[in-house]
Amino acid sequence: MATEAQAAPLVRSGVALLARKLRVRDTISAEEEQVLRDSVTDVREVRAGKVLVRHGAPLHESTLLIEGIICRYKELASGERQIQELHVPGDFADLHGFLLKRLDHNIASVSRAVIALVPHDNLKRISEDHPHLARMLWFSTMLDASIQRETILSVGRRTALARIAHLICELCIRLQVIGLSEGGRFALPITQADLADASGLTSVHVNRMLKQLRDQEMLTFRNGIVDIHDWERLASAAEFDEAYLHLDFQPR
Amino acid sequence: MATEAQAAPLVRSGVALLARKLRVRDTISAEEEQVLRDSVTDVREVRAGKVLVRHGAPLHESTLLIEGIICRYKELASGERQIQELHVPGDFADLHGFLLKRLDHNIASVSRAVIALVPHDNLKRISEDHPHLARMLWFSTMLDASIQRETILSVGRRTALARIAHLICELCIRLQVIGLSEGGRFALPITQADLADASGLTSVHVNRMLKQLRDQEMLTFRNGIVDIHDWERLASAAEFDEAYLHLDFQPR
DNA sequence: CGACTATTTGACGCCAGTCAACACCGGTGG
DNA sequence: CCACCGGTGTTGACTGGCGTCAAATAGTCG
Repeated sequence: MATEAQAAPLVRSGVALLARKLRVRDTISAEEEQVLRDSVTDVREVRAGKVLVRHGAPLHESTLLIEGIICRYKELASGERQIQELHVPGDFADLHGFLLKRLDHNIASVSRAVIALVPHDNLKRISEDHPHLARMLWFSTMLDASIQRETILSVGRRTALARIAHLICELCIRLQVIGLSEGGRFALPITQADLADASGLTSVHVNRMLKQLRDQEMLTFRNGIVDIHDWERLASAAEFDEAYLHLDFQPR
Repeated sequence: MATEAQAAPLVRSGVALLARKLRVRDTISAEEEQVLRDSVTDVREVRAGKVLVRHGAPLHESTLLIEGIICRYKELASGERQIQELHVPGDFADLHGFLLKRLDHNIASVSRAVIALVPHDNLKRISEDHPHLARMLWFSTMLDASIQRETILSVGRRTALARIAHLICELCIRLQVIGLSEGGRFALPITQADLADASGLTSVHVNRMLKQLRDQEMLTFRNGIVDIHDWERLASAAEFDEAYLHLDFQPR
Protein backbone atom coordinates (compact mmCIF):
# COMPACT_ATOMS: atom_id res chain seq x y z
CA MET A 1 0.00 0.00 0.00
CA ALA A 2 1.27 3.47 -0.83
CA THR A 3 1.46 6.22 1.72
CA GLU A 4 -1.01 9.09 1.54
CA ALA A 5 1.63 11.39 0.10
CA GLN A 6 2.59 8.96 -2.67
CA ALA A 7 -0.98 8.01 -3.44
CA ALA A 8 -2.52 11.39 -4.27
CA PRO A 9 -0.63 12.11 -7.50
CA LEU A 10 -1.08 8.50 -8.63
CA VAL A 11 -4.83 8.73 -8.10
CA ARG A 12 -4.87 12.02 -9.95
CA SER A 13 -3.06 10.63 -12.97
CA GLY A 14 -4.98 7.34 -13.00
CA VAL A 15 -8.34 9.09 -12.92
CA ALA A 16 -7.07 11.57 -15.52
CA LEU A 17 -6.41 8.63 -17.87
CA LEU A 18 -9.90 7.23 -17.30
CA ALA A 19 -11.38 10.70 -17.88
CA ARG A 20 -9.30 11.10 -21.02
CA LYS A 21 -10.57 7.79 -22.35
CA LEU A 22 -14.18 8.73 -21.60
CA ARG A 23 -13.83 12.26 -22.98
CA VAL A 24 -13.14 10.84 -26.40
CA ARG A 25 -16.72 9.48 -26.28
CA ASP A 26 -18.64 12.16 -24.34
CA THR A 27 -18.22 15.18 -22.08
CA ILE A 28 -16.95 14.53 -18.55
CA SER A 29 -17.18 17.56 -16.30
CA ALA A 30 -14.45 18.61 -13.89
CA GLU A 31 -16.89 17.83 -11.10
CA GLU A 32 -17.44 14.30 -12.40
CA GLU A 33 -13.69 13.79 -12.54
CA GLN A 34 -13.46 14.96 -8.95
CA VAL A 35 -16.16 12.50 -7.93
CA LEU A 36 -14.08 9.73 -9.48
CA ARG A 37 -10.95 10.86 -7.65
CA ASP A 38 -12.84 10.94 -4.36
CA SER A 39 -14.12 7.42 -4.90
CA VAL A 40 -10.65 5.90 -4.72
CA THR A 41 -9.69 4.68 -1.26
CA ASP A 42 -6.47 2.85 -1.85
CA VAL A 43 -3.53 2.65 -4.23
CA ARG A 44 -1.09 -0.23 -4.45
CA GLU A 45 1.79 -1.38 -6.53
CA VAL A 46 1.98 -5.03 -7.55
CA ARG A 47 4.70 -7.09 -9.16
CA ALA A 48 4.23 -8.84 -12.51
CA GLY A 49 2.26 -12.09 -12.58
CA LYS A 50 0.28 -11.60 -9.40
CA VAL A 51 -3.36 -12.70 -9.20
CA LEU A 52 -5.31 -9.64 -8.06
CA VAL A 53 -8.82 -11.09 -8.03
CA ARG A 54 -9.62 -14.77 -7.98
CA HIS A 55 -12.72 -15.99 -9.74
CA GLY A 56 -15.64 -16.78 -7.50
CA ALA A 57 -14.50 -14.69 -4.55
CA PRO A 58 -17.06 -12.11 -3.37
CA LEU A 59 -16.09 -8.62 -4.49
CA HIS A 60 -16.45 -5.36 -2.60
CA GLU A 61 -14.27 -3.07 -4.67
CA SER A 62 -13.23 -2.57 -8.25
CA THR A 63 -9.77 -2.14 -9.73
CA LEU A 64 -8.73 0.89 -11.75
CA LEU A 65 -5.43 0.41 -13.52
CA ILE A 66 -3.05 3.36 -13.21
CA GLU A 67 0.23 2.01 -14.60
CA GLY A 68 1.29 -1.21 -16.31
CA ILE A 69 -0.71 -3.99 -17.95
CA ILE A 70 -3.16 -6.32 -16.22
CA CYS A 71 -5.50 -8.90 -17.70
CA ARG A 72 -8.61 -10.98 -17.29
CA TYR A 73 -8.09 -14.69 -17.87
CA LYS A 74 -9.45 -18.17 -17.41
CA GLU A 75 -7.67 -21.48 -17.61
CA LEU A 76 -8.51 -25.10 -18.37
CA ALA A 77 -7.66 -28.02 -16.11
CA SER A 78 -4.62 -28.70 -18.29
CA GLY A 79 -3.23 -25.34 -17.23
CA GLU A 80 -3.71 -23.75 -20.65
CA ARG A 81 -4.50 -20.11 -20.14
CA GLN A 82 -6.69 -17.81 -22.19
CA ILE A 83 -6.52 -14.08 -21.64
CA GLN A 84 -9.88 -12.50 -22.40
CA GLU A 85 -8.68 -8.92 -22.36
CA LEU A 86 -5.52 -6.98 -21.77
CA HIS A 87 -6.08 -3.81 -19.79
CA VAL A 88 -4.23 -0.55 -20.26
CA PRO A 89 -4.01 2.36 -17.80
CA GLY A 90 -7.32 4.12 -17.28
CA ASP A 91 -9.26 0.83 -17.60
CA PHE A 92 -11.50 -0.50 -14.86
CA ALA A 93 -10.62 -4.19 -14.93
CA ASP A 94 -13.53 -5.46 -12.89
CA LEU A 95 -16.18 -2.79 -12.91
CA HIS A 96 -18.59 -5.49 -14.04
CA GLY A 97 -18.01 -7.16 -10.68
CA PHE A 98 -20.10 -4.35 -9.17
CA LEU A 99 -23.26 -6.02 -10.50
CA LEU A 100 -22.06 -9.59 -10.90
CA LYS A 101 -20.94 -9.61 -7.24
CA ARG A 102 -18.29 -12.21 -7.99
CA LEU A 103 -16.14 -12.61 -11.08
CA ASP A 104 -16.26 -15.55 -13.44
CA HIS A 105 -12.57 -15.13 -14.26
CA ASN A 106 -9.31 -14.07 -12.65
CA ILE A 107 -7.61 -10.70 -12.81
CA ALA A 108 -3.81 -10.72 -12.79
CA SER A 109 -1.00 -8.30 -13.36
CA VAL A 110 0.96 -8.99 -16.54
CA SER A 111 3.69 -6.44 -15.85
CA ARG A 112 4.52 -4.59 -12.70
CA ALA A 113 1.46 -2.39 -12.17
CA VAL A 114 -0.08 0.32 -10.03
CA ILE A 115 -3.76 -0.03 -9.26
CA ALA A 116 -6.37 2.01 -7.45
CA LEU A 117 -9.20 0.41 -5.51
CA VAL A 118 -12.73 1.80 -5.63
CA PRO A 119 -15.21 0.36 -3.10
CA HIS A 120 -18.53 -0.75 -4.52
CA ASP A 121 -20.26 1.46 -1.95
CA ASN A 122 -18.74 4.46 -3.69
CA LEU A 123 -19.81 3.15 -7.08
CA LYS A 124 -23.34 2.69 -5.78
CA ARG A 125 -23.33 6.29 -4.59
CA ILE A 126 -22.22 7.42 -8.03
CA SER A 127 -25.01 5.39 -9.63
CA GLU A 128 -27.49 7.18 -7.40
CA ASP A 129 -26.17 10.74 -7.37
CA HIS A 130 -24.44 11.08 -10.74
CA PRO A 131 -26.54 9.37 -13.41
CA HIS A 132 -24.53 10.59 -16.37
CA LEU A 133 -21.23 9.55 -14.83
CA ALA A 134 -22.84 6.22 -13.98
CA ARG A 135 -23.88 5.79 -17.61
CA MET A 136 -20.32 6.52 -18.69
CA LEU A 137 -18.99 3.87 -16.35
CA TRP A 138 -21.47 1.40 -17.76
CA PHE A 139 -20.45 2.51 -21.19
CA SER A 140 -16.90 1.54 -20.34
CA THR A 141 -18.06 -1.97 -19.42
CA MET A 142 -19.89 -2.14 -22.75
CA LEU A 143 -16.69 -1.09 -24.45
CA ASP A 144 -14.85 -3.96 -22.77
CA ALA A 145 -17.59 -6.29 -24.00
CA SER A 146 -17.14 -4.95 -27.51
CA ILE A 147 -13.40 -5.54 -27.34
CA GLN A 148 -14.06 -9.05 -26.13
CA ARG A 149 -16.42 -9.72 -29.03
CA GLU A 150 -13.69 -8.71 -31.44
CA THR A 151 -11.43 -11.16 -29.62
CA ILE A 152 -13.94 -13.95 -30.28
CA LEU A 153 -13.68 -13.16 -33.99
CA SER A 154 -9.87 -13.17 -33.76
CA VAL A 155 -9.41 -16.46 -31.98
CA GLY A 156 -12.29 -18.07 -33.83
CA ARG A 157 -11.55 -17.06 -37.41
CA ARG A 158 -8.38 -15.01 -37.91
CA THR A 159 -5.10 -16.67 -38.90
CA ALA A 160 -2.25 -16.62 -36.40
CA LEU A 161 -0.57 -13.70 -38.19
CA ALA A 162 -3.76 -11.66 -38.31
CA ARG A 163 -4.48 -12.31 -34.64
CA ILE A 164 -1.16 -10.87 -33.56
CA ALA A 165 -1.44 -7.98 -36.02
CA HIS A 166 -4.95 -7.21 -34.81
CA LEU A 167 -4.03 -7.25 -31.15
CA ILE A 168 -1.15 -4.85 -31.79
CA CYS A 169 -3.38 -2.51 -33.80
CA GLU A 170 -5.94 -2.49 -31.03
CA LEU A 171 -3.42 -1.81 -28.29
CA CYS A 172 -1.85 0.96 -30.37
CA ILE A 173 -5.18 2.79 -30.66
CA ARG A 174 -6.20 2.21 -27.04
CA LEU A 175 -2.84 3.48 -25.82
CA GLN A 176 -2.99 6.41 -28.23
CA VAL A 177 -6.29 7.50 -26.68
CA ILE A 178 -4.59 7.88 -23.29
CA GLY A 179 -1.42 9.39 -24.73
CA LEU A 180 0.79 6.34 -24.25
CA SER A 181 1.34 5.64 -27.93
CA GLU A 182 2.68 8.04 -30.49
CA GLY A 183 3.70 7.59 -34.09
CA GLY A 184 3.00 3.86 -33.95
CA ARG A 185 5.48 3.35 -31.14
CA PHE A 186 4.58 2.29 -27.61
CA ALA A 187 5.76 0.37 -24.57
CA LEU A 188 4.14 -3.03 -24.17
CA PRO A 189 5.68 -4.68 -21.11
CA ILE A 190 4.48 -8.23 -21.75
CA THR A 191 6.13 -11.46 -22.87
CA GLN A 192 5.50 -13.47 -26.02
CA ALA A 193 3.90 -16.11 -23.82
CA ASP A 194 1.38 -13.50 -22.65
CA LEU A 195 0.70 -12.57 -26.27
CA ALA A 196 0.12 -16.26 -26.95
CA ASP A 197 -2.35 -16.52 -24.09
CA ALA A 198 -4.18 -13.46 -25.38
CA SER A 199 -4.41 -14.75 -28.94
CA GLY A 200 -5.11 -18.43 -28.39
CA LEU A 201 -1.74 -19.55 -29.78
CA THR A 202 1.46 -21.02 -28.36
CA SER A 203 4.43 -18.84 -27.53
CA VAL A 204 6.49 -20.69 -30.15
CA HIS A 205 4.06 -19.81 -32.88
CA VAL A 206 3.72 -16.23 -31.67
CA ASN A 207 7.47 -15.98 -32.02
CA ARG A 208 7.29 -17.22 -35.61
CA MET A 209 4.54 -14.73 -36.46
CA LEU A 210 6.46 -11.85 -34.89
CA LYS A 211 9.44 -12.81 -37.00
CA GLN A 212 7.26 -12.79 -40.09
CA LEU A 213 5.83 -9.36 -39.21
CA ARG A 214 9.38 -8.16 -38.69
CA ASP A 215 10.66 -9.67 -41.95
CA GLN A 216 7.76 -8.11 -43.84
CA GLU A 217 8.63 -4.80 -42.20
CA MET A 218 5.23 -4.25 -40.65
CA LEU A 219 6.31 -4.08 -37.01
CA THR A 220 8.99 -4.98 -34.52
CA PHE A 221 8.40 -5.99 -30.93
CA ARG A 222 11.57 -6.10 -28.91
CA ASN A 223 12.38 -5.45 -25.27
CA GLY A 224 8.79 -4.54 -24.53
CA ILE A 225 8.65 -1.87 -27.24
CA VAL A 226 6.31 -2.11 -30.21
CA ASP A 227 7.30 -0.21 -33.31
CA ILE A 228 4.77 -0.19 -36.13
CA HIS A 229 6.54 0.53 -39.38
CA ASP A 230 3.66 0.25 -41.81
CA TRP A 231 0.27 0.85 -40.24
CA GLU A 232 -1.61 0.47 -43.52
CA ARG A 233 -0.28 -2.98 -44.31
CA LEU A 234 -0.53 -4.10 -40.69
CA ALA A 235 -4.14 -2.98 -40.36
CA SER A 236 -4.94 -4.56 -43.69
CA ALA A 237 -3.33 -7.88 -42.72
CA ALA A 238 -5.33 -7.78 -39.49
CA GLU A 239 -8.57 -6.60 -41.14
CA PHE A 240 -8.55 -4.03 -38.38
CA ASP A 241 -11.52 -1.67 -38.26
CA GLU A 242 -11.58 0.60 -35.22
CA ALA A 243 -15.38 0.94 -35.26
CA TYR A 244 -15.68 -1.56 -32.42
CA LEU A 245 -13.70 0.79 -30.17
CA HIS A 246 -16.57 3.28 -30.35
CA LEU A 247 -14.36 6.33 -30.61
CA ASP A 248 -17.18 8.65 -31.67
CA PHE A 249 -18.06 11.58 -29.43
CA GLN A 250 -21.74 11.86 -28.60
CA PRO A 251 -24.14 12.27 -25.67
CA ARG A 252 -24.55 8.96 -23.85
CA MET B 1 -45.80 -6.67 -37.93
CA ALA B 2 -48.36 -8.41 -35.81
CA THR B 3 -51.78 -6.99 -35.16
CA GLU B 4 -52.60 -5.60 -31.73
CA ALA B 5 -54.63 -8.68 -30.88
CA GLN B 6 -51.82 -11.08 -31.79
CA ALA B 7 -49.12 -8.99 -30.16
CA ALA B 8 -50.38 -8.72 -26.60
CA PRO B 9 -50.02 -12.38 -25.59
CA LEU B 10 -46.64 -12.56 -27.33
CA VAL B 11 -45.38 -9.55 -25.40
CA ARG B 12 -46.72 -11.07 -22.22
CA SER B 13 -44.92 -14.35 -22.75
CA GLY B 14 -41.69 -12.75 -23.99
CA VAL B 15 -41.47 -10.44 -20.98
CA ALA B 16 -42.40 -13.34 -18.73
CA LEU B 17 -39.35 -15.23 -20.01
CA LEU B 18 -37.09 -12.23 -19.38
CA ALA B 19 -38.57 -11.85 -15.90
CA ARG B 20 -38.11 -15.56 -15.26
CA LYS B 21 -34.47 -15.33 -16.24
CA LEU B 22 -33.90 -12.31 -13.99
CA ARG B 23 -35.84 -13.79 -11.07
CA VAL B 24 -33.29 -16.57 -10.82
CA ARG B 25 -30.80 -13.82 -9.90
CA ASP B 26 -32.88 -11.31 -7.90
CA THR B 27 -36.43 -10.27 -7.09
CA ILE B 28 -38.45 -8.68 -9.88
CA SER B 29 -41.73 -7.18 -8.70
CA ALA B 30 -44.99 -7.53 -10.59
CA GLU B 31 -44.84 -3.78 -11.13
CA GLU B 32 -41.39 -4.02 -12.69
CA GLU B 33 -42.62 -6.75 -14.99
CA GLN B 34 -45.52 -4.50 -15.99
CA VAL B 35 -43.09 -1.67 -16.74
CA LEU B 36 -41.20 -4.00 -19.07
CA ARG B 37 -44.40 -5.04 -20.82
CA ASP B 38 -45.38 -1.41 -21.30
CA SER B 39 -42.02 -0.58 -22.82
CA VAL B 40 -42.59 -2.83 -25.84
CA THR B 41 -44.02 -1.00 -28.84
CA ASP B 42 -43.84 -3.56 -31.58
CA VAL B 43 -43.74 -7.28 -32.18
CA ARG B 44 -42.71 -8.96 -35.39
CA GLU B 45 -42.06 -12.37 -36.78
CA VAL B 46 -38.98 -12.94 -38.96
CA ARG B 47 -37.89 -15.85 -41.10
CA ALA B 48 -34.62 -17.71 -40.49
CA GLY B 49 -31.40 -16.10 -41.67
CA LYS B 50 -32.54 -12.50 -41.74
CA VAL B 51 -30.23 -9.69 -40.64
CA LEU B 52 -32.13 -7.73 -37.99
CA VAL B 53 -29.53 -5.10 -37.13
CA ARG B 54 -26.59 -4.22 -39.31
CA HIS B 55 -23.35 -3.14 -37.62
CA GLY B 56 -22.71 0.57 -37.67
CA ALA B 57 -26.30 1.66 -38.19
CA PRO B 58 -27.60 4.09 -35.56
CA LEU B 59 -29.92 2.34 -33.13
CA HIS B 60 -33.10 3.67 -31.55
CA GLU B 61 -34.60 0.49 -30.16
CA SER B 62 -33.49 -2.80 -28.66
CA THR B 63 -34.56 -6.31 -29.55
CA LEU B 64 -36.11 -8.69 -27.05
CA LEU B 65 -36.29 -12.25 -28.33
CA ILE B 66 -39.63 -13.94 -27.70
CA GLU B 67 -39.40 -17.14 -29.76
CA GLY B 68 -36.68 -18.86 -31.77
CA ILE B 69 -32.92 -18.35 -31.87
CA ILE B 70 -31.08 -15.22 -32.98
CA CYS B 71 -27.40 -14.39 -32.82
CA ARG B 72 -24.72 -11.71 -32.78
CA TYR B 73 -22.01 -12.24 -35.37
CA LYS B 74 -19.16 -10.66 -37.30
CA GLU B 75 -17.49 -11.82 -40.46
CA LEU B 76 -14.15 -11.47 -42.18
CA ALA B 77 -13.66 -10.28 -45.75
CA SER B 78 -13.38 -13.92 -46.82
CA GLY B 79 -16.98 -14.43 -45.72
CA GLU B 80 -16.03 -16.59 -42.74
CA ARG B 81 -18.54 -15.95 -40.01
CA GLN B 82 -18.09 -15.98 -36.26
CA ILE B 83 -21.13 -16.01 -34.02
CA GLN B 84 -20.32 -14.27 -30.75
CA GLU B 85 -23.43 -15.37 -28.92
CA LEU B 86 -26.56 -17.37 -29.54
CA HIS B 87 -29.63 -15.82 -27.96
CA VAL B 88 -32.51 -17.72 -26.47
CA PRO B 89 -36.02 -16.40 -25.73
CA GLY B 90 -36.06 -13.79 -22.96
CA ASP B 91 -32.67 -12.40 -24.04
CA PHE B 92 -32.18 -8.79 -25.05
CA ALA B 93 -29.91 -9.18 -28.07
CA ASP B 94 -28.80 -5.57 -28.35
CA LEU B 95 -29.49 -3.92 -25.05
CA HIS B 96 -25.88 -2.78 -25.09
CA GLY B 97 -26.78 -0.70 -28.16
CA PHE B 98 -28.64 1.60 -25.78
CA LEU B 99 -25.31 3.07 -24.63
CA LEU B 100 -23.10 2.21 -27.56
CA LYS B 101 -25.57 3.96 -29.92
CA ARG B 102 -24.52 1.74 -32.79
CA LEU B 103 -23.53 -1.89 -32.79
CA ASP B 104 -20.11 -3.22 -33.67
CA HIS B 105 -21.62 -6.46 -34.98
CA ASN B 106 -24.72 -7.75 -36.75
CA ILE B 107 -27.79 -9.33 -35.25
CA ALA B 108 -29.49 -12.00 -37.32
CA SER B 109 -32.18 -14.60 -36.87
CA VAL B 110 -30.86 -18.16 -36.92
CA SER B 111 -34.26 -19.83 -36.92
CA ARG B 112 -37.68 -18.36 -37.58
CA ALA B 113 -38.16 -15.99 -34.64
CA VAL B 114 -40.52 -13.62 -32.93
CA ILE B 115 -39.01 -10.42 -31.55
CA ALA B 116 -40.28 -7.45 -29.56
CA LEU B 117 -38.91 -3.97 -30.08
CA VAL B 118 -38.24 -1.65 -27.14
CA PRO B 119 -37.47 1.99 -28.00
CA HIS B 120 -34.40 3.45 -26.31
CA ASP B 121 -36.58 6.30 -25.04
CA ASN B 122 -38.48 3.76 -22.96
CA LEU B 123 -35.23 2.26 -21.69
CA LYS B 124 -34.02 5.71 -20.71
CA ARG B 125 -37.24 6.25 -18.79
CA ILE B 126 -36.68 2.97 -16.98
CA SER B 127 -33.13 4.00 -16.12
CA GLU B 128 -34.47 7.20 -14.57
CA ASP B 129 -37.63 5.99 -12.83
CA HIS B 130 -36.83 2.39 -11.94
CA PRO B 131 -33.22 2.16 -10.74
CA HIS B 132 -33.40 -1.43 -9.58
CA LEU B 133 -34.97 -2.63 -12.81
CA ALA B 134 -32.35 -0.64 -14.68
CA ARG B 135 -29.62 -2.40 -12.71
CA MET B 136 -31.16 -5.73 -13.60
CA LEU B 137 -31.15 -4.84 -17.28
CA TRP B 138 -27.50 -3.85 -17.01
CA PHE B 139 -26.91 -7.06 -15.15
CA SER B 140 -28.26 -8.93 -18.15
CA THR B 141 -25.73 -7.18 -20.40
CA MET B 142 -23.00 -8.18 -17.95
CA LEU B 143 -24.27 -11.72 -18.14
CA ASP B 144 -23.94 -11.65 -21.93
CA ALA B 145 -20.41 -10.36 -21.50
CA SER B 146 -19.66 -13.23 -19.14
CA ILE B 147 -21.02 -15.75 -21.65
CA GLN B 148 -18.87 -14.15 -24.34
CA ARG B 149 -15.78 -14.43 -22.14
CA GLU B 150 -16.43 -18.14 -21.76
CA THR B 151 -16.69 -18.29 -25.55
CA ILE B 152 -13.23 -16.75 -25.84
CA LEU B 153 -11.92 -19.58 -23.69
CA SER B 154 -13.73 -22.13 -25.85
CA VAL B 155 -12.56 -20.97 -29.24
CA GLY B 156 -9.11 -20.09 -27.90
CA ARG B 157 -8.25 -23.20 -25.95
CA ARG B 158 -10.87 -25.96 -25.99
CA THR B 159 -10.64 -28.86 -28.43
CA ALA B 160 -13.33 -29.16 -31.10
CA LEU B 161 -15.18 -31.82 -29.14
CA ALA B 162 -15.12 -29.79 -25.95
CA ARG B 163 -16.33 -26.66 -27.75
CA ILE B 164 -19.43 -28.39 -29.04
CA ALA B 165 -20.03 -30.13 -25.72
CA HIS B 166 -19.64 -26.84 -23.85
CA LEU B 167 -21.99 -24.94 -26.11
CA ILE B 168 -24.65 -27.62 -25.70
CA CYS B 169 -24.24 -27.63 -21.91
CA GLU B 170 -24.58 -23.86 -21.81
CA LEU B 171 -27.68 -23.80 -23.99
CA CYS B 172 -29.23 -26.57 -21.94
CA ILE B 173 -28.88 -24.55 -18.73
CA ARG B 174 -29.95 -21.26 -20.29
CA LEU B 175 -33.02 -22.89 -21.79
CA GLN B 176 -33.74 -24.70 -18.53
CA VAL B 177 -33.87 -21.35 -16.72
CA ILE B 178 -36.72 -20.24 -18.97
CA GLY B 179 -38.45 -23.61 -18.96
CA LEU B 180 -37.53 -24.61 -22.51
CA SER B 181 -35.30 -27.51 -21.55
CA GLU B 182 -36.25 -30.45 -19.38
CA GLY B 183 -34.47 -33.64 -18.54
CA GLY B 184 -31.57 -32.74 -20.82
CA ARG B 185 -33.84 -32.52 -23.85
CA PHE B 186 -34.58 -29.35 -25.77
CA ALA B 187 -35.38 -27.92 -29.18
CA LEU B 188 -32.44 -26.21 -30.87
CA PRO B 189 -33.61 -25.05 -34.31
CA ILE B 190 -30.18 -24.37 -35.83
CA THR B 191 -28.03 -26.08 -38.46
CA GLN B 192 -24.62 -27.67 -38.03
CA ALA B 193 -23.21 -24.78 -40.04
CA ASP B 194 -24.56 -22.37 -37.41
CA LEU B 195 -22.98 -24.51 -34.68
CA ALA B 196 -19.73 -24.28 -36.62
CA ASP B 197 -19.96 -20.49 -36.81
CA ALA B 198 -20.62 -20.34 -33.08
CA SER B 199 -17.69 -22.56 -32.18
CA GLY B 200 -15.03 -21.41 -34.63
CA LEU B 201 -15.01 -24.69 -36.56
CA THR B 202 -16.17 -25.86 -39.99
CA SER B 203 -19.51 -27.57 -40.49
CA VAL B 204 -17.71 -30.72 -41.64
CA HIS B 205 -15.78 -30.96 -38.42
CA VAL B 206 -18.83 -30.15 -36.30
CA ASN B 207 -20.50 -33.08 -38.00
CA ARG B 208 -17.61 -35.35 -37.07
CA MET B 209 -17.69 -34.17 -33.44
CA LEU B 210 -21.45 -34.68 -33.22
CA LYS B 211 -20.98 -38.20 -34.48
CA GLN B 212 -18.36 -38.80 -31.83
CA LEU B 213 -20.61 -37.43 -29.09
CA ARG B 214 -23.36 -39.69 -30.40
CA ASP B 215 -21.10 -42.76 -30.60
CA GLN B 216 -19.87 -42.12 -27.07
CA GLU B 217 -23.52 -41.87 -25.99
CA MET B 218 -23.20 -38.40 -24.52
CA LEU B 219 -25.77 -36.64 -26.69
CA THR B 220 -27.69 -36.75 -29.93
CA PHE B 221 -28.62 -33.73 -32.02
CA ARG B 222 -31.06 -34.59 -34.79
CA ASN B 223 -33.85 -32.68 -36.48
CA GLY B 224 -33.28 -29.68 -34.25
CA ILE B 225 -33.65 -31.67 -31.03
CA VAL B 226 -30.83 -32.06 -28.53
CA ASP B 227 -30.94 -35.07 -26.27
CA ILE B 228 -28.30 -35.22 -23.58
CA HIS B 229 -27.86 -38.82 -22.49
CA ASP B 230 -25.07 -38.43 -19.99
CA TRP B 231 -24.82 -34.97 -18.48
CA GLU B 232 -21.96 -35.90 -16.18
CA ARG B 233 -19.68 -37.13 -18.93
CA LEU B 234 -20.69 -34.34 -21.28
CA ALA B 235 -20.04 -31.62 -18.71
CA SER B 236 -16.78 -33.25 -17.80
CA ALA B 237 -15.64 -33.46 -21.45
CA ALA B 238 -16.53 -29.79 -21.83
CA GLU B 239 -15.04 -28.72 -18.49
CA PHE B 240 -18.37 -27.02 -18.01
CA ASP B 241 -18.76 -24.99 -14.82
CA GLU B 242 -21.98 -23.01 -14.64
CA ALA B 243 -20.49 -20.36 -12.32
CA TYR B 244 -20.10 -17.95 -15.25
CA LEU B 245 -23.88 -17.99 -15.74
CA HIS B 246 -24.25 -16.27 -12.36
CA LEU B 247 -27.29 -18.27 -11.31
CA ASP B 248 -27.09 -17.18 -7.68
CA PHE B 249 -29.98 -15.23 -6.21
CA GLN B 250 -28.97 -12.05 -4.41
CA PRO B 251 -29.76 -8.34 -4.22
CA ARG B 252 -28.20 -6.51 -7.16
C1' DC C 1 29.56 -15.90 -12.66
C1' DG C 2 25.48 -18.78 -12.19
C1' DA C 3 20.50 -19.39 -12.17
C1' DC C 4 16.63 -18.27 -14.35
C1' DT C 5 13.49 -16.50 -17.67
C1' DA C 6 12.57 -15.19 -22.33
C1' DT C 7 13.51 -15.63 -27.19
C1' DT C 8 14.66 -18.14 -31.31
C1' DT C 9 14.90 -21.92 -34.48
C1' DG C 10 14.38 -26.62 -36.47
C1' DA C 11 12.17 -31.20 -36.97
C1' DC C 12 8.20 -33.59 -36.69
C1' DG C 13 3.24 -34.73 -35.70
C1' DC C 14 -1.63 -34.05 -35.41
C1' DC C 15 -6.02 -31.75 -35.23
C1' DA C 16 -8.95 -29.56 -37.91
C1' DG C 17 -9.58 -27.61 -42.73
C1' DT C 18 -10.38 -28.59 -47.60
C1' DC C 19 -12.25 -30.94 -51.34
C1' DA C 20 -15.38 -33.99 -53.12
C1' DA C 21 -19.00 -37.28 -53.51
C1' DC C 22 -23.22 -38.95 -51.97
C1' DA C 23 -27.52 -39.39 -49.13
C1' DC C 24 -31.47 -37.30 -47.33
C1' DC C 25 -35.41 -34.35 -47.01
C1' DG C 26 -39.07 -31.10 -47.84
C1' DG C 27 -40.89 -28.26 -51.23
C1' DT C 28 -42.22 -27.11 -55.99
C1' DG C 29 -43.89 -27.57 -60.35
C1' DG C 30 -44.82 -30.24 -64.51
C1' DC D 1 -47.52 -38.77 -58.97
C1' DC D 2 -42.94 -38.18 -59.76
C1' DA D 3 -38.81 -35.46 -61.41
C1' DC D 4 -36.29 -31.98 -59.83
C1' DC D 5 -33.84 -28.93 -56.72
C1' DG D 6 -31.53 -26.44 -53.02
C1' DG D 7 -30.31 -26.86 -48.35
C1' DT D 8 -28.54 -29.92 -44.96
C1' DG D 9 -26.12 -33.81 -43.25
C1' DT D 10 -22.53 -37.56 -43.76
C1' DT D 11 -18.30 -39.65 -44.91
C1' DG D 12 -13.60 -40.44 -46.87
C1' DA D 13 -9.07 -38.92 -48.63
C1' DC D 14 -5.81 -35.65 -48.41
C1' DT D 15 -3.56 -31.20 -46.84
C1' DG D 16 -1.66 -27.77 -44.02
C1' DG D 17 -1.37 -24.55 -40.16
C1' DC D 18 -0.25 -24.64 -35.80
C1' DG D 19 1.26 -27.50 -31.74
C1' DT D 20 4.89 -30.23 -29.62
C1' DC D 21 9.37 -31.30 -28.44
C1' DA D 22 13.90 -30.04 -28.00
C1' DA D 23 18.02 -27.48 -27.95
C1' DA D 24 20.65 -23.31 -28.44
C1' DT D 25 21.07 -18.36 -27.60
C1' DA D 26 20.25 -14.01 -25.36
C1' DG D 27 19.07 -11.18 -21.65
C1' DT D 28 18.53 -10.25 -16.53
C1' DC D 29 19.18 -10.17 -11.82
C1' DG D 30 21.44 -11.49 -7.63
